[in-house]
Amino acid sequence: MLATAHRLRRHGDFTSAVRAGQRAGRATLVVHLRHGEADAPPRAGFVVSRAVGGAVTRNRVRRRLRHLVRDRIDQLPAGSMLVVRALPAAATATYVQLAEDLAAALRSAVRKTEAAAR
RNA sequence: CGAGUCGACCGGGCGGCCGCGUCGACGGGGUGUGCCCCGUCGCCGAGGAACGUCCGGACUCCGUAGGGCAGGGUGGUUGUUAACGGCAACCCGGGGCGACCCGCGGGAAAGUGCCACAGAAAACAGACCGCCGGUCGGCACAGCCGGCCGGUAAGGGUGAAACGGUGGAGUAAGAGCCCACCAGCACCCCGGGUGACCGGGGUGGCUCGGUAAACCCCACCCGGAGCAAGGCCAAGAAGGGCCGCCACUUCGGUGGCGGUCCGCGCAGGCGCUCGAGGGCGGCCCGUCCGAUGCCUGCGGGUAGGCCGCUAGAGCCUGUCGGCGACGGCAGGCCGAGAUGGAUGGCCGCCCGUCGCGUGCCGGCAACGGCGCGCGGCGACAGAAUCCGGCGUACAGGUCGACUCGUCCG
RNA sequence: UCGGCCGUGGUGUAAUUGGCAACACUCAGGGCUUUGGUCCCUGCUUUCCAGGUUCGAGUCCUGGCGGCCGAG
Repeated sequence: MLATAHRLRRHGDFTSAVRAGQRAGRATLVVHLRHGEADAPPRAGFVVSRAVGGAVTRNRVRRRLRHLVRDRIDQLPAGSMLVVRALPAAATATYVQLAEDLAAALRSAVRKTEAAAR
């Protein structure tokens, strides 16, 4: 589990991040990134639906994503809200594939967010 | 050695780097003195099915749970258990040479319904083709054919199923009409068993279809809801939450209208023991609650945290009782409690197994054994209040008991 | 946690108390037509699966599998 300060914990946080944030997709996942208060720490949450697989598969996907996000959480702008949504392809993807997709999607989302802020 | 039956169990191991959760200790910081945050260390941290949610309970609330009807469930017997639709042993029926396996296994002489097609007839009696007797008529007259009346149910064919079976006696033809044996039914007696039931004997009518996973009858059981149960605290007298529609929008939202929800407020009405109203899953009886109440209308909240929350019908070992399920006693152990949801991520080695290549050994050969290298695969599946079962999914493996067949001693 | 509904040709639906699995559209093949359309003929089913009751099961019973919906 991520530290409480780095987690999205309310349903409203998820919906606002997904609706208002910049979206960037890859084969295995989609990320939503939204700017927030500058003095708050960056926060992240995960969405892994039943379409991905059974409980065991969903747990594995979420744990891998969590470990990947943990290494990158400090590189995110302060106060940003991140939601990582797993797609069905994530069930069969390797750890390396997931890492590449997440890094690429995050780069794209950050670029869009900075462009929108200007 | 081969084929098979039953039961019990395991369900990857070791290590490295980086992480997470509960609890405890220590240190630091904050504070409303309840506690909270950060760091370090330590203990523990998914399953045999955690699954499906098919039963049964614990627990909590509602508040009485009384009777009848209705409804639902169970269905051999005796046990076992907190309880069960589970389990054990036994009985009965069926299958297997056998170890053993399978069975929603009460009642069809309480009643009702149904049994398509075929067939004369499908449930209680009857008679289509037949067989036999009488009578009438016809003819080519020891006889044959047809009509009518009567007797009969042996033979025929249909069907899943046809009113006991075989043989004899008997008759005009026949028939449990009678006889012998057999099958089966009811009742009685004796013996065994707690019982389901089993064994033996006798009597009787002579024979009785199936279906209750059709209605139904009988016996027994069932109050309702479920941890989002439920409890405590905080916030809140504010135009709030949710849903739908419309308008505007920088697409994030904002505004309007309507509906709905609610410990509250306002107004009106009813009522305060001659009682409004309500509860008892549905109906009736009956019974209980009830005045800080109830009904209607208008205005109109909250939904955040903590507890419940993990020590229990608990697990292991030994021993005693019991065929067994299980129970008694003694000793020891503590084994997850998350809340957008921890129990992990990456890598290496080993192990098992399969494939390919290769070396050695055996063999004429197919091939087998041992070793090395590379590669693939290693299942089903993730706690959400807890427990006892059932059902279902599952790579591979271990142990024990037993049966049958073959060979050797 | 609790409750409800459904599963039949490729698709959408029928099938009285248990008794011949039916209809429409689509698709494939053939015929008709110069070609296409129309029309005609033929074909396409383990009634989700496995057991059971029954002479006989899409229907009744039991257990699974899959899908959909609802409540707090």
